[in-house]
Amino acid sequence: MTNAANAVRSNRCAWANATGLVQIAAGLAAPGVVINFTANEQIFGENEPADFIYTVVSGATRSVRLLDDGRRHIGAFHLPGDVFGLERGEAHRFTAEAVGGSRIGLVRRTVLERAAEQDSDVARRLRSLTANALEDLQDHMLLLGHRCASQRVELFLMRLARRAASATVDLPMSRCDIADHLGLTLETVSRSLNQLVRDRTIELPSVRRVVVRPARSG
Amino acid sequence: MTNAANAVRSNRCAWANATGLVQIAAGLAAPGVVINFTANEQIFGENEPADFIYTVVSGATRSVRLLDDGRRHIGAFHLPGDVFGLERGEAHRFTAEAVGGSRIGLVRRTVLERAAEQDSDVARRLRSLTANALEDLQDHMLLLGHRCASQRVELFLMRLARRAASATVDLPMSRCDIADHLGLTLETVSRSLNQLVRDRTIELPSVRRVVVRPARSG
DNA sequence: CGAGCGTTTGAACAGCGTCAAAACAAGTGG
DNA sequence: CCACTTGTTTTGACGCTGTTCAAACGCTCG
Repeated sequence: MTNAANAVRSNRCAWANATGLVQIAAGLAAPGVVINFTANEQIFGENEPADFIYTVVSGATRSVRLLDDGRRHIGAFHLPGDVFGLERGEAHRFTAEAVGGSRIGLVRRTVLERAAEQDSDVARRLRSLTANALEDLQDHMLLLGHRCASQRVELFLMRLARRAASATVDLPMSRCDIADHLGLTLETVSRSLNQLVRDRTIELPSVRRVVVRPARSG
Repeated sequence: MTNAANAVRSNRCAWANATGLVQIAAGLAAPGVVINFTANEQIFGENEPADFIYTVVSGATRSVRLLDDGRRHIGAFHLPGDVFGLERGEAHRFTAEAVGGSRIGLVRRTVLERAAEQDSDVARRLRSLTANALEDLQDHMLLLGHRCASQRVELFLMRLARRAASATVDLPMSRCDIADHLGLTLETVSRSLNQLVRDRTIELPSVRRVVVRPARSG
């Protein structure tokens, strides 16, 4: 795949900026490959063999599950630097799709596992990675179980803002994506967003751009 | 603590039956200590230093978070063989309490970490433990985000039944505990349970005992 | 027996989902 | 440049599910 090889060569700085898997892979001889995905393109499917570990170089991805009744559940979004597709068993438990156009890095799972076996530092980073994911899920669980619609949306935006280290956030995902992640409908997400604007908790300069107001104290 | 020492001596078979941490600890020189807790007694508190790893020998525990508005969130229940209190950082992110009277095993965190550093097999088991927890949380997230009340209760009971490898389950926890775990109110849990009885999905021989009907096919 | 706790049940209410339509943005072709 | 298409977002009206508040019931233990 010449495309992927070109992507690697032309994108050194993205590799350097990314965290997590990239840093782990950087300690290995095999730095992996970068592939371009277009919007909504599938990266891997549920139940497919989990031979690779993935990292977001640029863009964003979503981990999706289709429910029996046709509804869609988004377990998580992955932003640049995030690692995904790290499974315990042999198969993926989610479908992964690109939210918008995205560059995704790949590392062979066996390579990573062998490295973890030999280098306790790689092993520790790997553990830290899953422990991090665990804590994120715990927080998200609390949100889903015990927060009303507008709080879910607000907390979601605040998490994105903290992640971006900026009050201004460009949303890569649609209202529908957000809804399926927060356990709401897209209509409720839209209403909640505009409610937050009325409350002066956020600003909405354009449909996909949000400015999170600093927690007002006074 | 003579109590704990007695507990260890008088309870060898519980140790042998338990999985996870116990098996990990069994490979070490220090098998840890077992302590008895009474119903609703606190095992450790949120934000307290996480110096120990815990395992349920008998009974059950819950991982609790108190919300700012006074409501309570139960992140997980832990049954015999389960490991809990395994944190990434220095402090616990949940309060842990005994649901009923429980025997809890302790292992020093530093001991476990040193063992993982040296023995890649212990490290792998540790990774498998957190990966397992991760998958459980992913399933629970789907439940909280995309299931109605009666489905949440039904799935919760089915998980318990599978765990017990028996259609009959003795619930260690109250309706309120279940509610705070499923993101419902205790009234809704009660109504859902009786709805499931009317649907002949479960039987309720006594308040704390449930018989899960096998998935009816026909 | 009565006290206290957990559970069940009922009735009124509110928040969110559903359905439907309008507003809006972005791209296409005339 | 405008008309048209397509997909996303917003807005409105209504109904249902789950919450809230309240009371009754059933345990267990003193």
